[in-house]
Amino acid sequence: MKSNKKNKLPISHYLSTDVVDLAKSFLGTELHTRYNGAHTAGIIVETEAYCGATDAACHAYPDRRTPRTATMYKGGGIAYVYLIYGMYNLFNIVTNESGFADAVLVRAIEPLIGLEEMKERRGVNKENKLLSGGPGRLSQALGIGLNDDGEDLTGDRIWLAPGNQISDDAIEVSTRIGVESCGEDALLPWRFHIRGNKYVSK
DNA sequence: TAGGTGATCTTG
DNA sequence: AAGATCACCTAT
Repeated sequence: MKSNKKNKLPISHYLSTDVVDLAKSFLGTELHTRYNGAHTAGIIVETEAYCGATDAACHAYPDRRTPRTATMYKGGGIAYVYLIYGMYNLFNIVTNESGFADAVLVRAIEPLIGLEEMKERRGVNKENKLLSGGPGRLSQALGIGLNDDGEDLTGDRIWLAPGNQISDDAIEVSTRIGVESCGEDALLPWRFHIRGNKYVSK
């Protein structure tokens, strides 16, 4: 299959300084992977914004530079993938210019391409949220692993493609999941999902 | 609802 | 060097 750059979001799309607005705008966008010829993809239906400079829930707050967070400080348009609870790889989209540690966590996708491959990777046989709803689940379904940390999102392993624009009245806004220990920043309305979509994690 | 799992970061 | 923590998921 020929690579088709025209259908990939350009780097410029990731460089906005407003990670919250970007997180919302990624709803409806397609997330693709291709490993060893296996092409899988889904529509992003749930995201969360993380902002290194001001947000206590972000791994890079407050301007914390460690081996792990180094990826987030690079320029937007690459993947930030990390291991959580010893078992799950969480996939994030790095945004903003180099030097700013902003990222969007992708929390759920609606399967689009390669459903049999995704089911096999997940060890399930139904098309419901157990297949790709939840950040650990979607990474497993798409085959995303720690080797993808820092991967260029305009390349041929992982990429985003424009999908349907989601209108504001179809988007639900809420607080982020699993950040209760982060004080008042846990209350920020930085989680976005497509209302009523059956793959949304909660 | 409880427990698994291991890298990461702090020294609680 | 050791221990707490962790942007979660699965099976009871």
